[in-house]
Amino acid sequence: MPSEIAARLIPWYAREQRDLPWRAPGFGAWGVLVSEFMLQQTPVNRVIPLLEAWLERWPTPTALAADAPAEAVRQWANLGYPRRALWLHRAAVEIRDRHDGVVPRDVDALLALTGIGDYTARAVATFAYGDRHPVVDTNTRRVIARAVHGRAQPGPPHRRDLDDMEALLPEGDDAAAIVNAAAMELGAVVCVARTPRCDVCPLLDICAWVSEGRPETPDLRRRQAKYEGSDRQARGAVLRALRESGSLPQQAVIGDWPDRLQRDRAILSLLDDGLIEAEDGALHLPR
DNA sequence: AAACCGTGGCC
DNA sequence: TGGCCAAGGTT
Repeated sequence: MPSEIAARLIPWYAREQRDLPWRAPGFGAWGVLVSEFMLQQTPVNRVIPLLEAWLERWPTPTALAADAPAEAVRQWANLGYPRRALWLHRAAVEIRDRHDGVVPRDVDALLALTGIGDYTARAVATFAYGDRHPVVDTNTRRVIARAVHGRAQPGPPHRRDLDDMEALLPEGDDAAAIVNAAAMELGAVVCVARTPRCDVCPLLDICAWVSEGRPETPDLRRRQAKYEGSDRQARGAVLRALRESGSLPQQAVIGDWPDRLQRDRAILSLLDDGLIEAEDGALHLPR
């Protein structure tokens, strides 16, 4: 018995879905996988141009695995969270070595790849291969928090989020994939975080939050740390310098950074992550 | 399991 | 202006 929510989402999605590259028929599991890496905590509009350049350069996992990690980190450009570039390269090597160069379909096999967690594994299995799994991202969690639980905002991510989504899925694989995508889409364009567009929401008259008068609920989400002046900002500056220069003497890397200790901390943590390497007193991207 | 990890746009 | 937010994952 399909949920009422699914029954509303399916026709709405057929009508309103955005035309995004990874939704094109035949986009392929590798394309979907790369898109999901890039979309982790990064807005759609910033991903699209970089995704297309990436897939043009590396049309298969094996092609990426044949290049040095440095190339992946450089191609990642300013997408942010550059560890994702390194992890995507590692995943490509793992796919080549453990799966004959074919992106796995099995959720547990996907979860075993570097940089892939609960969301990305199920997104690939569902959207690239059409299998039936609950796919839960931040948009879906917000839609469920409001429409099902009557809360203004979701709590911190939890494993029971998967059960909440499972309860909304129709039986058939294809319909289940559509409902997963539709819940994400609704959260992305209608049931947005700050000012939800309830006037155009297909769930308006069955939404628990709306029916309870849109109560304010305690916001249990953790606040994001300030970026200005942070170690992350220093790491970003170091990496940008090395992306642009290839290799630099260690003292020359952001040599004018105001906080000397912070600069050294950034370099050490980047070395520790494998995002940079040291050789003969110079730093460079990982070969 | 709480903290950490980039970057840019928006109001 | 500055805090919020963005298709998360790892340790």
